[in-house]
Amino acid sequence: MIDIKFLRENPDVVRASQKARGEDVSIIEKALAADEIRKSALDQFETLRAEQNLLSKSVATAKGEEKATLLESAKALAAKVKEADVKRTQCEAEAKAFIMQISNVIDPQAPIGKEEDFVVIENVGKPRVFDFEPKDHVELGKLLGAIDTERGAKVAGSRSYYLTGVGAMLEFALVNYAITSANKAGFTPVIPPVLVNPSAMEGTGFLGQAAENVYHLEKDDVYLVGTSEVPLAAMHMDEILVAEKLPMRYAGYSTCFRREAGTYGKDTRGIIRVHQFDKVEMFSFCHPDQAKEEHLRLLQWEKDFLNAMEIPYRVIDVASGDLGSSANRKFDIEAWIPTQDAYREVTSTSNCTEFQARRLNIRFKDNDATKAVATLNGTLVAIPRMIVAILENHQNADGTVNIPAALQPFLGTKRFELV
RNA sequence: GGAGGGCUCGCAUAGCGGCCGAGUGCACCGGUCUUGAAAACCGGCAUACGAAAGUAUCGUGGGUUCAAAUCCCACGCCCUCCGCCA
Repeated sequence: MIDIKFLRENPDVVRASQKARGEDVSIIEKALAADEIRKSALDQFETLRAEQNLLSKSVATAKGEEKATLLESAKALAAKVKEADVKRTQCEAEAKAFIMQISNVIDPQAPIGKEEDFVVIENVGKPRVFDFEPKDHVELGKLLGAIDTERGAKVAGSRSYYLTGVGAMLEFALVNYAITSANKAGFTPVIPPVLVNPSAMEGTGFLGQAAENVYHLEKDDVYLVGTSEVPLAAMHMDEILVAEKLPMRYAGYSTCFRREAGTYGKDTRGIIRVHQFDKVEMFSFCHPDQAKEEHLRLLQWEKDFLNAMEIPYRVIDVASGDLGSSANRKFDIEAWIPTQDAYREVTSTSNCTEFQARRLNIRFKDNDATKAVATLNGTLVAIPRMIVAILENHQNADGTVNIPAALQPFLGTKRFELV
């Protein structure tokens, strides 16, 4: 949710932001108009209410005939108050509905444009040149006894898979390495709930445009989270954080569930795009003035991870049209996937400034004022895509796979052998 | 799933339908006193919107009433017991 005051004072900035995102610009006039109506309805209600409170008090002390007369006018006033109250509630809901549709104001440094208009910030490492025909991760997964997509489909449908043997071991190693390094860096490790209530889902902004991608269990009215960003962000919902403790950093490990509606043709092979996967997510609550620096720090931790995995990658500055509605800037890291001859997204970090915290009502005391904190999130490791990157980049001609040095202590071996 | 009990300002509690935005104790902050501290004493101490007046908030939502922390209903959460269960 954007700051209504900011909107009132800087409608042009918000308008430009909406335009850059390719989103509805007219919503701004609607929101402002609705807000005016809201204010006057509120004012009317409050004036009437004040009158009623006063009158009610005089009823209490009045006696006999006087009381009867007062009661009569009080009754009439009560009806008017009720009417004004209904109207106020209505106007508030309408104003809020418009305001909620406005996305976060983009960072002026974010590239303007559509999905393909991202800017490459840097390339790290060089795509490996193979002196043999590299196999894709599905084939390697079979040879190593690591990934079984066929049985996954049999048991759970498309976009499902089993990680078996070294595949499962690799997940544990990745999670271990990620959590251990995050813990060292000062993150509090968290295993959050993945089944959350509507207010958590709503507050984090996943019931907007992203709604069709979340699983909803109707019978119990709970949602399966698509990322631990949801329970991590909602963790401090309705709280006032201690300023001295900021930034508060959490590393959440959880399973993520995604319906992947509308992606029928995309990435149907392998485990690049699946309905369920595990992920270690970084989440930070910080002072709004610190958000930009914090964002770069999250990016650095992501890079550190990729470097440790010895995988070539590039960092992109995501274009305005491809930002989530809560983010004002987003950096993606794309790992080189040899058999696709392309860089593919493996991690992503977003600066949500105060946008998400405002919705979730997460604040801190800044001197005397109570203000919304800034929230930021970033992937440390999303398991399946990392497995894809590792298997494909570190494969040998015979289908065995070399294990990056950083993971060796967790696996007790230097190479995955054929089964 | 069944039967009870409870949800009030950081914590613990008080609260008669109007005098309750709400008392008390503890904690906390400022001061007096003290060489310093403790104790004692004095003062302060919820949030949001608003320039202010004011309005709203006693788990949440509805209802009754001129008037609701207080009465009624629904829901949520916590606790105890029974059943089931990793």
